[in-house]
Amino acid sequence: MLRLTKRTEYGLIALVHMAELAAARPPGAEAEVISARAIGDIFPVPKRMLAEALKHLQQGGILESTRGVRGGYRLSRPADQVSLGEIVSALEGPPALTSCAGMGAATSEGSCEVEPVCPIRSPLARLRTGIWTLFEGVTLQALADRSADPTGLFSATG
Amino acid sequence: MLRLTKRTEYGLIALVHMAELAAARPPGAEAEVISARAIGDIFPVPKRMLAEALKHLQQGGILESTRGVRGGYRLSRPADQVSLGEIVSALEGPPALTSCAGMGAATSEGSCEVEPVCPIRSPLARLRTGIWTLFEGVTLQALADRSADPTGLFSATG
DNA sequence: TCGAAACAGCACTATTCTAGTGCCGATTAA
DNA sequence: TTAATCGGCACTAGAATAGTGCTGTTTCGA
Repeated sequence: MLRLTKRTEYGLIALVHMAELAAARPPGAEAEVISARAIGDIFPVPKRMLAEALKHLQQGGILESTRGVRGGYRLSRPADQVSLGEIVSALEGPPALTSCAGMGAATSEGSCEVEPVCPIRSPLARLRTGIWTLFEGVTLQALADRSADPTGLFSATG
Repeated sequence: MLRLTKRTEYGLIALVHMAELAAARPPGAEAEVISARAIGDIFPVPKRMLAEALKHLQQGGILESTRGVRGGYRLSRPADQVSLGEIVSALEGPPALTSCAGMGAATSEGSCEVEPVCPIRSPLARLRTGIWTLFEGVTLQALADRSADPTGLFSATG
């Protein structure tokens, strides 16, 4: 039901935490790495799952990893240059909304039987784009700023 | 991964079909009912699942049902007065986005361990509202109008 | 009155997805 | 050399999804 996975949830928690750490640092200071263990000690989440999420974020280019004893992760870019779309995409792959209406315009495999006469392919594809646009417009910075409206949809009224 | 269920997919197909039938009728004419079997004959979807979806839509007040031999379903309201939010809500319940950040502000049960220190509860709740606002803004009429942009996000530019 | 068409409700199975865990290897600072 | 840490593979258990079966109820029409 339009739900994010736990892995995404844990990844977001870690990212927001890193963004908050970054916000507390003096400007220009290099971001120190933080280990998966350290994050897991702060938040009561399964450490193993958290590590899984962090790994995906590293593979998605959102985090940089350092191995070895004093190793860990840090943001590869400032928080205001990381979109929620990127994050979700890294953690659970590009969104589909339906099985047939993926990112690619054409059906890759002969998966959908309805496709030749499907009346909702095109509308749902555009809807997916709309949701994705919403996600792309939300930055990690906005997520970390707890008092603000991350979507920007309601900022006009207050 | 932010995916709609098949049941929702089938329900949407049926609804869009009904909306297209309605659009082809002379204005003011009463909508005739169409049976689940008839819809299933048009689109190659599992008839049983389709019937399930239609039943949910009836329970959600979006469709009216008539039983008996010449029975079937029809829209209980004009297509431009039915929102996608209603439809999805009827077919798969209110959206949650995460397990803890449901519609209700407070956690109903002691479900989420992270909640006391969770840095993403509030941002995700607002994000969910944003998605829902998007869904509420899309009408069945807009979905049935294949050439148009159902979200309205891109209509300004053309 | 009877039968067929159609909705309504319950229960069941199989498959897929999700959540979580275990283990071992590679890397690196101390 | 040791311990901390990331990295990758595989595995289990539980939940959700997809789909089917069966029976009951309503209603039209012969």
